[in-house]
Amino acid sequence: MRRDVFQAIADPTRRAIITLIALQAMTPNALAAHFDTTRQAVSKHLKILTECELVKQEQKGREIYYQLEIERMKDIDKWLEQFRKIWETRFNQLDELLLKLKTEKNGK
Amino acid sequence: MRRDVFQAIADPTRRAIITLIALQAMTPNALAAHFDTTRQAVSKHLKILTECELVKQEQKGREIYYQLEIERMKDIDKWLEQFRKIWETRFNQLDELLLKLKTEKNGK
DNA sequence: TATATATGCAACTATTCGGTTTCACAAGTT
DNA sequence: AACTTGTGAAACCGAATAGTTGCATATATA
Repeated sequence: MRRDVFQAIADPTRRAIITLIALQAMTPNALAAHFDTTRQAVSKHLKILTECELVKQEQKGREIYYQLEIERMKDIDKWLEQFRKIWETRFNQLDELLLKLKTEKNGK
Repeated sequence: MRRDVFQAIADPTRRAIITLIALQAMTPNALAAHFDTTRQAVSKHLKILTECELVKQEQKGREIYYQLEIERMKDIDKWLEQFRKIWETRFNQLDELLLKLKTEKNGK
């Protein structure tokens, strides 16, 4: 049962949870109110998110507040980096091409 | 059988395929050589990647070259944007805090 | 033409996934 | 002490997932 961040964000409900708790911590009950599923289902999602350390919890009385561990999101960003490099390079190449065309036109 | 980019990159083999074909197109056979699975399994991954338009194919004789449709990767980047904002804000807040501490020290 | 190569698709299988219902337990409230 | 509330865990279920083997088809090569 190896958990990783990419598998965690594959599910749309989990992505929604992540967005909800990104700015402020929330309890499972409060979260469940946002979805068309049971609290238990949300609890299972939170467990998965906890397993890959995307989420941290803080107990307050009998309530447990879950919040996003935003540092983990950088792992995704880091993976994306290699592709960002590619699309930025291509963008620059396009830019140079346009500049070249412009220069040629002016030279004529 | 709803396909989306996040589900596509959930599988580690598919992520590896994506990286391999990001810079140059490759055939299923050539790809399969990189993994410990059958060519047919790779073919299935390519089908999934094609279904969510992460990959484009070009036929050359009896070979089919697959290449990454890098534009689609920006969808992930776009989703990450909201979190990038958060972690940059926090970074700036830390920055301001340090600046404030420094100023206070100098003022003393 | 006969053969080898590159590929996709169908059928099958074991495992995982996302959900539900039921239960147990701890912490507040009456 | 009795009750309510917030939670996690277990057992179960149908669907999806990732893989396999076997087959069909198209293109190149002898």
